[in-house]
Amino acid sequence: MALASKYNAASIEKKWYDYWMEHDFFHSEPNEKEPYTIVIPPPNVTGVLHMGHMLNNTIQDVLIRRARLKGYNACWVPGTDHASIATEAKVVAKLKAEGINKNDITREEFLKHAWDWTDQYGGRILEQLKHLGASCDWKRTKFTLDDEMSESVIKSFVDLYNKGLIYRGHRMVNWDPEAQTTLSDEEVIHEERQGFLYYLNYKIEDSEEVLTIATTRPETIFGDTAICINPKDERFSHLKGKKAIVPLADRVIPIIEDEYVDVEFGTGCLKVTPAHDENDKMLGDKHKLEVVDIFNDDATLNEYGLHYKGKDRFVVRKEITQELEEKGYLIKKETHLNKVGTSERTKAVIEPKLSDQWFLKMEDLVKPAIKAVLETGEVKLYPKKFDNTYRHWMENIRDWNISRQLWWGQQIPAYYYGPGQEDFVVAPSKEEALELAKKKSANSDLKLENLRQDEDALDTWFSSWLWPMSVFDGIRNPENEEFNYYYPTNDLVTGPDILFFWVARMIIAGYEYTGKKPFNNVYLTGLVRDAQRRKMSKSLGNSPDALKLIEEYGADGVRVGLLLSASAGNDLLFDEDLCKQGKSFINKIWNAYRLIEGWEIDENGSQSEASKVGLEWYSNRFDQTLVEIEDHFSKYRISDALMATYKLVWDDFCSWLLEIVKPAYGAPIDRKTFDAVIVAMENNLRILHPFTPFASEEIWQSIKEREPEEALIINKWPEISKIDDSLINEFDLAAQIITGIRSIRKDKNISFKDELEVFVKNTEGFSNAFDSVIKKLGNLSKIKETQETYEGALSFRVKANEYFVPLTGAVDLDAEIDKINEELNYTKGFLKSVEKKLSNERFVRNAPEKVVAMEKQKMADAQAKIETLENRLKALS
RNA sequence: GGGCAAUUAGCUCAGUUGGUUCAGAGCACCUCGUUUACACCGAGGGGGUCGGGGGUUCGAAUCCCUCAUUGCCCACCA
Repeated sequence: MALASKYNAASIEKKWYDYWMEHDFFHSEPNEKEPYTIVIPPPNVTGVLHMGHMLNNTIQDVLIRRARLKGYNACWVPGTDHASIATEAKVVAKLKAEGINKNDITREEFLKHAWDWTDQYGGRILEQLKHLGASCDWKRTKFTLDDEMSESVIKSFVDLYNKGLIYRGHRMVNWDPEAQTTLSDEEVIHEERQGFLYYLNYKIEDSEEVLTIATTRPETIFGDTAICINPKDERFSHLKGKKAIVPLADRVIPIIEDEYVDVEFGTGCLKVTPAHDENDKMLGDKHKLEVVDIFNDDATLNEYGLHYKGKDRFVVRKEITQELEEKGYLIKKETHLNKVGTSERTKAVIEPKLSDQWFLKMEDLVKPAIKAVLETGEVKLYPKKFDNTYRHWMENIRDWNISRQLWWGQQIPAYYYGPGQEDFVVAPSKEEALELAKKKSANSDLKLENLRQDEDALDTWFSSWLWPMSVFDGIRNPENEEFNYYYPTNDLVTGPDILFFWVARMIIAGYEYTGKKPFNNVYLTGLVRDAQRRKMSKSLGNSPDALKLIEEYGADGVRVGLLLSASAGNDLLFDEDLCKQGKSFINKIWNAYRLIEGWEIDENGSQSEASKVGLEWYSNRFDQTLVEIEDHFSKYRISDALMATYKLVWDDFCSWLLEIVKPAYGAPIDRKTFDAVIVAMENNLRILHPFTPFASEEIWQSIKEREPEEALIINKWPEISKIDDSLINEFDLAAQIITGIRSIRKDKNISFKDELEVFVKNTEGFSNAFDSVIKKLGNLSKIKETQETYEGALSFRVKANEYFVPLTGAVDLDAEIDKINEELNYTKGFLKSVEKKLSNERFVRNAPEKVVAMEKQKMADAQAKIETLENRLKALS
């Protein structure tokens, strides 16, 4: 049955994915082989596959499939992340649409909704990964809120608390008024916004004088508890010790002095609002100022805001500006570029807020993680440029606020037994907490119902930073066999946007818990952007539907397309044309196979010389490319590895080898050649498989019936044997000769069907192992060595040899002379530069011998070529 | 405000310690081709003074300085 000339991806992909699953090829158990482990960066449980995931997971799949072929016990652990704030926000929005307000329901009710949502959408993204061909060990799928995963998180919290690394603190934190929770510093994105600088007059108590102050946030005057001036600023020295009156509020506040104030900025004096600005808080602490919090949790004003009570901060800003102006307090307003902190998730403007939160001390924890990446190189980042970013972050790290005022996540295992600040204990369970509480309070009558668990949940990253350990149960059971076998993992593939959120913290956690790194190498991919370099986003509508792409171009096609342009560390400018290229490549491979498959075999046929040397050449060329590919992989240059494979298969295999061995139309192929071509093809498939798993398996299985244990996915990566460079070099010369002949054919419009004869005028003795190949691909009746000079012939030169194609009447003498003159001029110029170099004493003295020898060789070659050209010119004129 | 990186063909990028024609690849482009694996193809071809300027060197895309542009990260100046 003839094979279709176009490769039909959809049916083939499903067939082989099912086959691989059925035979459990993705599953790994500890055995005597060396492990190769990757843990997936767990996508948000309710997320959908986007281009970033596609890229990321394609790379992981390439690495894991290659490791499998190389004989490692390959294990790729998949899973999803509960993504506390992101998911909770979605559930809140969904409930709101149904008319349910989160504040009106209990924690339990809310969690029920969240789990329903998770059950409905969770795992959807993992299903989508299967379409991409991801060979994850699905039996190991984990979710960060699975019971055992949560137990690990709680255990780690308790351990860190007992070590004194977790503490409860009253601090200025980042408050997201939209999600109504605190955020870690990393979750705050600073943005430049065009705002205003408002100049406000504050009256001085018992005086007619006013003091003008510049502020960007006039609504916060209700929280002012001081005015601060610089003690060195003589303009204000007469105000020392006096008091000012807050406009509208009519509160009297002190004028304090601190060198913190920049004399140059604004008016040189500052209003101090300790409750709503970190610097002001610092001043407040120093000068023992009162702290007046004027906001509710949703960033509306509270009773301190007087008649603005209940109104949103931005509404108030507008309205109060008007009122202040009307009442003569506002004297000037100028535009001002502001840096505003916004919530990574909700985009809401962050409100600095004083509150009680849980913190993790980072100072000592980061030390081994800094050393591992920057000093010992135990953990390597690819590309290396991220070392600097990593260093900067690690060295300036502040304590990590790990508590969130959310419900979706692990609840903090702290239990309060009394009203005091310190009346709590931390324990893995309420029962254990009770025992501790009895001791701590010296009250043996305490009962379970007297304990109240902390309401807050943990930051989602506080569970994901354990991921490489917790997926193998290494937190609860550090001695377990699987953990010790698979951990540390090998490679981590993720985006640079979560270098701090996740990667750095995993390294920290790894050393803290096991004294070992979590992984050897971190490959940071670029961001996927559109062809105009814009970030892919839903709102721009420039993010293609991943599954539709797979449908249209095939999973293999999309994988190839993505990888071809994903050079390490650079952003990927995604264009559907890339997938087209990928699809064409699959089709090319498919058709190469179709050609081979269609040949009739002559068992007794003898092998032609051209086939023999062609196959020999390809085998060397293959190994040579394989060396390159290995090198690329070792440096995580995946797209280069793919490009090398692409060119090997398309150019060397299809364009050269297959054309060399191809029998005349209708003629059979000899058995020996056929078998060798199949071997070559199978080797191609082996190295293609990580990139194009489906098509390669399909062809592999079509070549002959295979037992399950012979499937390509678990076959062997080819070994490299000794490479004969001279053979490859000689082939290159042959290829140039063939190109020369083809050029003449094209110039003179000579059909490929017409045989030509070629004469070689040798200057250094001519013979080429690939003569038979030249004859076949040039369609020559003969190549003959001669000393004769053919005036009426077209010619070209390869190295010092001159090739003539005699063509009666076809030669345009003038054109031929022009061409030769041009070549001659170029070569003479080249010779001149080489001679100049060689006549420079300092060059000859200083340059390495090897370089000088090469220059001399160049000179000799150029001289010989000039001689050939000049003789040719003489003969023609 | 601080730091890091980049700038090479129309586009996206290679170019590893300065030295083999090192100025490259893929795509795009141009010309020709219904040769029976593939037009998702084949063959042939054009295209860049390596961002500007200065310097070091026998020799610079590669090292140094400077300017320009772009991107990223970090940051409490109201």
